[in-house]
Amino acid sequence: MATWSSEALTALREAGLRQGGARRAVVEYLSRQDCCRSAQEIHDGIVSAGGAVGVASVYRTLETLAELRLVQRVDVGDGLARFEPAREDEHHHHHLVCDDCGRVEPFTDEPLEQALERAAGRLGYAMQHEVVLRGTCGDCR
Amino acid sequence: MATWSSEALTALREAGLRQGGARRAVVEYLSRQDCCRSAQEIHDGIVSAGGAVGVASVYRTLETLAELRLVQRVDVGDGLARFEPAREDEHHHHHLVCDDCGRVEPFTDEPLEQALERAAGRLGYAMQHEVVLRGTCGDCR
DNA sequence: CAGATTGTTGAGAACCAGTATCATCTAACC
DNA sequence: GGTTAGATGATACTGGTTCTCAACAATCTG
Repeated sequence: MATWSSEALTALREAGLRQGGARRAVVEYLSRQDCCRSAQEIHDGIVSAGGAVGVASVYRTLETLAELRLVQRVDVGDGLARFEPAREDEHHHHHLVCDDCGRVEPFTDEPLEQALERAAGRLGYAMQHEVVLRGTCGDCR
Repeated sequence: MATWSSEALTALREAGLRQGGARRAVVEYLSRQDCCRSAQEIHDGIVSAGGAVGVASVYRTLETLAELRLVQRVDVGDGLARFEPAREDEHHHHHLVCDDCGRVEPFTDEPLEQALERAAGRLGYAMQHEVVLRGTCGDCR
């Protein structure tokens, strides 16, 4: 079983795309994250690690990866676009957002997942889905 | 059983807020919608119907209404904030987003709703939730 | 391996949804 | 009707995201 990063790089090649420094850097950075990151965080993370990528390339790469279904776009309503690797099954999760501090954390719930599968099937619609639960996190309570 | 608009206006008054032209126009416009609308759409809708509201007032009113839990903010990941009346039970729904044309349409699914309730309870977390399913809509297929 | 080709990259400008400012207006209270 | 604090709207501003374009480099070819 290949890692997500090698899988992503292979998929890029198969799509007829080249592997420039920016794409490699973004894929490598994302593969080390366990939950979603904003484009700025990704950019800063790469730069502060000694990399040299432009913001534009980060956005372009994320868009490309999203089109290939290699990353999942996550929107929690704070005006930032976040992205995370679209891994198979075991890493699949959804998000809790704290209305007070804005913190985003992942959660999983198997029954919910099954209900989603069935709903999507019934509607003949979705391959990707996103669930956002809002409330007050432990720290803020 | 009161309509959503009169309910919303009452809630505004009870919160010690006045009912200016802008607030009334936004509430009235929203009450006639069956699914979410962006702030721009709301503004344009009111203006093209002969109303005279500033964009700033639309945003301010939406924020106020959201704080009072009278409107639900919906984020489908296209960089626009959408809003819809937060009605009780029967009108509660989630959203399907077409990856091709970007169209947003509502759907309901009772089993999914129950799974959400249980998941939220287990996590001790959420009062509000939002589900977005992505795929290709009938027209684009 | 050098050279050609063409997709990729990065800096900076442009764009645009959303927010802040502030002078004017008006809803609510007397 | 007069007063006053909250509401409104035109406009300037902010910051995330996208566009532009010249320089660059991944891949292919000979």
